[in-house]
Amino acid sequence: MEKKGDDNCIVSMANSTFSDENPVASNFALPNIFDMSCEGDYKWGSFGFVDLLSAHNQDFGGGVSLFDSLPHPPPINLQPLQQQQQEQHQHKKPLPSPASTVPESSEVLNNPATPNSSSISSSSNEGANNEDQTNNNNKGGDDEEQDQEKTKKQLKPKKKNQKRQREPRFAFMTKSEVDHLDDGYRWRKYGQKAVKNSPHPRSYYRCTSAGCGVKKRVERSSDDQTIVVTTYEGQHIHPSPITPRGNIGIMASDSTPFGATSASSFVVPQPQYLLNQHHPFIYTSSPSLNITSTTPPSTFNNPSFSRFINQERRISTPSPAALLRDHGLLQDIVPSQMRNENDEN
DNA sequence: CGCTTTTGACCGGCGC
DNA sequence: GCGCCGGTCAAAAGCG
Repeated sequence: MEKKGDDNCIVSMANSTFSDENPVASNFALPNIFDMSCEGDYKWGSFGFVDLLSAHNQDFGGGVSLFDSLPHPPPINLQPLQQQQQEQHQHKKPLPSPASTVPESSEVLNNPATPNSSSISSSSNEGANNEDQTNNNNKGGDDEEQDQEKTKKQLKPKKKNQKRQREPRFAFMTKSEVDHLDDGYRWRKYGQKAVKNSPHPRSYYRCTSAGCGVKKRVERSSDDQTIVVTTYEGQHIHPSPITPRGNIGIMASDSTPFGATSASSFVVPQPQYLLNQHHPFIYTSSPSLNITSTTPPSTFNNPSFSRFINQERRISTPSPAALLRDHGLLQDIVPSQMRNENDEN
């Protein structure tokens, strides 16, 4: 089954040598990490990251999270983009024209959480919380049907003619023995599904904080069982219950409870506005961490993500080829075309 | 006892 | 319309 709309324009990872003395600078200077194309004929050529480095490196030395220093996406630009993506999504047919620069993709390309200015924040979180109640109230159950209803799972009827809105998502891969990584937030597992072509199930987690609809999916690569693909959806509306924001991030502190080793690589979806601006982000916080990020910078303001990275940065870097062979969630992240190209190489 | 995990069933989206 | 699949629900079980 062809994956619908989760494709994204990423992914390659940098395996580079780093300098312990100046990890940030050395890592941000990585050239030519991306060399791939996306659906919609959007080409990613070779990028130099010196500009990025010069723009943000200044902030990395003061105990501030790397991600805190990143620019925020211009929301005004997101609106038309998201509408465009929505329209394409609703038409279901991918645009055949190569002239389109908008990949069919996109949830991962980060549909903003707020399609309309009137539906902002957690209240619009795809009904994971409040909407459940209202929908249940709208059920209007007949008594005679209630017995049958009870035999079934009383699931919420989703509003028809209302496309489910996805939160912006970002994913990254880590090499870890631990499936569910402690990122500073409390998560409750609400589901687990077998992944096609993979012996490893996919787990679904939800943030336990009231009103916070952030979700997280965790699965392992089918080919490399040591690789964990973690996908976050949404943004927390509260600070990390474990670590206050500002003292976390990917600075050199080494408080992770996990005894991982070596480096870790993260592959994060590329938002369209970044694609259009030809500003891919490659974040590397330490000599051992490569973050190949294509996610909106706002994502990296997420303490959860920062903490996660801080925690995982000692994990060894898997080969890009191995990562790209994944058949599970990776399909959400990497366009099939891209995967094929990668396999051929 | 309260919270979390497990797990089978269900729903909606999508391709054919 | 049908079937597959991803995502979610919620009761039951597990755990501290």
